[in-house]
Amino acid sequence: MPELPEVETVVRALHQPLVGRKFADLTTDWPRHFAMPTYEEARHRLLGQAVFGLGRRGKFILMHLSTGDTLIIHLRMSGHLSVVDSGTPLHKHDHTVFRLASMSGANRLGQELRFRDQRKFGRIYLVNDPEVVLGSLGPEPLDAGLSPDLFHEKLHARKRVVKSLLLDQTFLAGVGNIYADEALYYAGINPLRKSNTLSESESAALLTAIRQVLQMGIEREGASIDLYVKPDGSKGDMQNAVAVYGRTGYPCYACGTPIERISLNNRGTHYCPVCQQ
DNA sequence: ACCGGAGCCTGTTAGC
DNA sequence: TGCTAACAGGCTCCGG
Repeated sequence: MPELPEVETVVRALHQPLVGRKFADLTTDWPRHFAMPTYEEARHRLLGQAVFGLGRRGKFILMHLSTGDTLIIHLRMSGHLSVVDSGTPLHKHDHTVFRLASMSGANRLGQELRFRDQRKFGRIYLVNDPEVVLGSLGPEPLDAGLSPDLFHEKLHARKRVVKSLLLDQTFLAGVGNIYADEALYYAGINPLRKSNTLSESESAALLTAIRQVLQMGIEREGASIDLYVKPDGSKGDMQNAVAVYGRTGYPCYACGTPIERISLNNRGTHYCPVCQQ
């Protein structure tokens, strides 16, 4: 499931094939991909606009357009983006297709950006003010502006189960189920702890661990655990470096105790009952 | 403020 | 073997 490192990997991969390109058409067989505005409005508004930059905020992919609009895509559970030649056979779950204008010269004729989405949870926004979509997001975990002191304060301002907080995008943007479990493991913190009970050193350790696992995820180009693959179709490598996620019953690498799995917020939560207190 | 549950989806897997 | 039911999970909305 795409989280910050997976989304970052996608953004980096799409930069080269998309920047400088202009949208020539937009088609969909799943109009509900379009959260804001409707598909019809988005199509009219998008045609002719060029991409001049790509970015990421939390798990959202941002495409900065020539008119000042921003095309925003959220992959949710199963979204996949790739730029391919128009002749490439459509995949069963390619639901929304952005045709790119042909460019003079080179082999950049007849390409399109395809949004594949098996579970149809993905969402597309086309807005002038990105804050309408991104305004409620918490800070970027890799932003140096988020200091250990500030993070500790934020944790103590709430009295929630710490893992639930990490998954709350209004608290911190970009962490999902896999990286939350991994970070709590490396910080030695039980996922059920209340956020306001963490000591200063535990908060600092948690922030450090979050940054380390996200950085590792980016370096390894994402975790191909469920449906995620890179835009070119190849797998990431982070699934080979997880310590607890999906390792239910297998020994903890530190102490040998079997990793436990519990359900929290209807989501699998993996942890070492000995190392994480 | 916080929590739990339903709903959105479909492919996979467990169970009979 | 062939069927159905349960399950997974990011996010939003609703009720308590």
